[in-house]
Amino acid sequence: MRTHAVVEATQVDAASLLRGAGLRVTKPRTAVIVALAATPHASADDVFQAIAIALPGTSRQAVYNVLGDLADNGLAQRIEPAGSPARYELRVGDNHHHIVCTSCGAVADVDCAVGHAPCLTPHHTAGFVIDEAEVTYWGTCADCQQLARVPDSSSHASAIQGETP
Amino acid sequence: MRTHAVVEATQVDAASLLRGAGLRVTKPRTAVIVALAATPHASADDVFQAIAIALPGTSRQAVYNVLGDLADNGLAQRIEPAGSPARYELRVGDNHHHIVCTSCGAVADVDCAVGHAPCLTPHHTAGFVIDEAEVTYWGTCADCQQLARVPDSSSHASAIQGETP
DNA sequence: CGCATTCTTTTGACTGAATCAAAAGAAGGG
DNA sequence: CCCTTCTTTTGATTCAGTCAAAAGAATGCG
Ligand SMILES: [Mn+2]
Ligand SMILES: [Mn+2]
Ligand SMILES: [Zn+2]
Ligand SMILES: [Zn+2]
Repeated sequence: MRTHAVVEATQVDAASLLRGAGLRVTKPRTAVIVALAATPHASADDVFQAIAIALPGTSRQAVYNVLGDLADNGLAQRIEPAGSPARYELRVGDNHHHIVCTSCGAVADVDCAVGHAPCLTPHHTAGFVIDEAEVTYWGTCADCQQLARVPDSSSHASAIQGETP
Repeated sequence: MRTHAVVEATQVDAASLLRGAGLRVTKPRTAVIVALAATPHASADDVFQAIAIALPGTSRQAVYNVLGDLADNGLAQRIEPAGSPARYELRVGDNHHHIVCTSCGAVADVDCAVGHAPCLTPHHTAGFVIDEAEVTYWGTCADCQQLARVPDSSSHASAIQGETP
């Protein structure tokens, strides 16, 4: 993997994503997209911290604005697992679902169990017209299973990433 | 329906529910249980307001305490739909799901699509051990469909209840 | 019943996450 | 290069909930 090429490609991609959605290309927006590409399911604060390195001085409010704009324009998706601040990802439009670790909050992707949105149809809709079915699985991530086995030490570092190998 | 009998039965029931869980029987707890029985999917604030009538002077903190205690002891379930404060209900242990109106926030119950928890099994669990599958349907409630048809007036009264007929 | 222990509730301060609004700054079209 | 419009910054503010100490009530027991 040519890391440099990957990063550069990502930035180019960010610009065209933004333009494609009719949004101006700005440094905070590019930086947020790059950060989300590197770390799916990041919270606003995670993004803020990631960006502090690449683009110091960026305000927290700018991160909220950008994330909101991305979500409003279909460039990012927001998920809000119970007990966690909102998290964002660039993977949109494929109706995938999430597993959340009840122990450390780690989030991983789960491909849709059935097919396409809404991927589940309840029998009784109580008069509602359904647009979407959101599935959240709750469980224990591999790291926390490990920690439970070795009844040891302090809380481990936060695991925001998806795709636990 | 003998309203008086129903209410009384509910209060009696509240006391035995509490005792059964090893919790002391107090007025705030009884009142919260009665309120939840009358209004499933109520928020802490909804409960606070409902109780203000039956038991004036009850603190907001007491409502939070009671709801937390009920949830911790399996007497109530907490759901946290995105964009809404937590909601509570006495219907526990049957792994049912929810439809939330994206327009007004109304919540209704949906029986589990498959059977018992976890009612859905993803193919790839990314190393997680799954305890539970939570399904949230998003859509438009009957009232809001109606309002959309008649492109009229102001926002309608809040609909907290489940079971839109 | 009356008392002691333990659990609850009240009060009031405080936090995290997010939003609002006004002023300053940058992007992009001409 | 400049003007308009959109973004970002700054700082205040809200909402939902938590924390902690002191006061009050429920249960168990003599
Ligand atoms: Mn995802
Ligand atoms: Mn329910
Ligand atoms: Zn974990
Ligand atoms: Zn509605």
